[in-house]
Amino acid sequence: MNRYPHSTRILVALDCIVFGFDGEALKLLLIKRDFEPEKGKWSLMGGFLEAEEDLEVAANRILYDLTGLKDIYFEEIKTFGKVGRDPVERTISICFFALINIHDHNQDQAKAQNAYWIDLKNRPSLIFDHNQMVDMALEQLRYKAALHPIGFELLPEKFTIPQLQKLYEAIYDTPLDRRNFSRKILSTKLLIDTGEKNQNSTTKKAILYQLDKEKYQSQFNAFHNFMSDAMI
Amino acid sequence: MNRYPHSTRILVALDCIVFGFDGEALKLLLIKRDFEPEKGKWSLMGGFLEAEEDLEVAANRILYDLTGLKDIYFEEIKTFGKVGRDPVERTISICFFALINIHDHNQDQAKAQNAYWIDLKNRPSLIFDHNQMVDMALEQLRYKAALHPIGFELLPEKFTIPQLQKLYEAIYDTPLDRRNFSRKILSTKLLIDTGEKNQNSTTKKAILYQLDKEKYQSQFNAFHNFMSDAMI
DNA sequence: GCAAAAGTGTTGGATCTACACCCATGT
DNA sequence: ACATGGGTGTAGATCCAACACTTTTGC
Repeated sequence: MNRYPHSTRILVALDCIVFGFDGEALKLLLIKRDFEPEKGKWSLMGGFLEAEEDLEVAANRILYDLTGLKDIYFEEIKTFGKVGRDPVERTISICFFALINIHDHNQDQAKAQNAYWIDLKNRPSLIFDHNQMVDMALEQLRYKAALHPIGFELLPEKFTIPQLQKLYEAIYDTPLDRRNFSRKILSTKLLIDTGEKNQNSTTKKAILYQLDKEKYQSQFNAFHNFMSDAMI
Repeated sequence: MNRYPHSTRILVALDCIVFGFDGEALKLLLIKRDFEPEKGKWSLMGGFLEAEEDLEVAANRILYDLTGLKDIYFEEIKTFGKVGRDPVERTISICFFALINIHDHNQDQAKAQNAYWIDLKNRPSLIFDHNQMVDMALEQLRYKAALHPIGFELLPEKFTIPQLQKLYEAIYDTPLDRRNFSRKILSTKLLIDTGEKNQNSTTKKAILYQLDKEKYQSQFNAFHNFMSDAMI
């Protein structure tokens, strides 16, 4: 079984920062722990890598248990491996963030995990090194969203440009010029006009767009310029 | 000892892609294995995370064993965790890349590890998933070097702009315009004119610059534009 | 008709690219 | 003097930021 006999086997955890957007503020899906250790405190959703499980599979499993969703956008941030980071036992944690449409996920599944959407700005202190993980996740999200069309993952299938702008304003916590933002987004040619309008508006109804999935795939790694230099 | 009783402990390796630059081509420091498994084949330098060792410490240890250098620039790429990736035993590998000045390192130490500098373009096939790791490392290097002043790590303390240009041309495998490159680099104000000139030139001697370490630190995360869009 | 939100146009400044010319050095 | 490589300048195009006006809708 142990064929590298002189090496130590270590617990491998995965911890996930799930971002959501409710139209106004950026939110995190956090767990109010009703289990040990640190019962009663807040933490990220996580789990252990199993013996016969691919890493990607484990990440998907954890996200599915939390949200009931499959094929979620997620991205590895880094692996946390300080010796004392988990006081119970030496554990390294592969940390990643996920972006979901806040209205899409399975509320029952979240409730079963004791998970709640918490405003990023009012988040409670988390256990272990999870605060640091959230900080890095936000940094990474800001970095990535400034250059790549990643924000759409947080919105419903059909969305308006003003909604997208509010999202970017929430991510970077800064106001943006409506006209320049719109031009910038449309110049990417990533959006298709659905012909429909947003009916939930009391004033002028905005155009509903959807992603051009093909262009999205092919242009994903090209550099865009969604956020000149406001970030980090 | 095992206080999360129902979870599996797994071997955690670190594998490192060491990039170097000899003035002409980008090189990798690769190991000709004289140990099992896969004795006689080429691989990356790696090692196992020890029970009481921080992850960063382990990365530094592995780099030190290979090069004799401390405080090397390195960056995590991602963790590889497919079940069968190491045929001997389930092992996840935290993969990172490092940038060193090729003339700085301790040759004896490298020789003791059976390590050789191999031209990136002519690299042999590597064991396990190490080829994939190198591919990702190069991708990451290209990505990062286009936006952040990371290339300097591959050059000696004092260097000329033409040398830096050759480095960028090697990284992106593309020719660059001398005049625009020079202007772009100088506009960052990251370089200090040492007043000296490169004596190893048979024609006009180029100005030797060195990094303004303070500006380098403070501007590191700002976006530069070293490579418009040639990358990836 | 008015307030609130959404769509679109313009302009000046900055930046980028594609060029050409001059200087320093060793032969 | 000439070949080679290094330093710098310029012009046109493109991109970006800052700004104003018009349209749609519900009251």
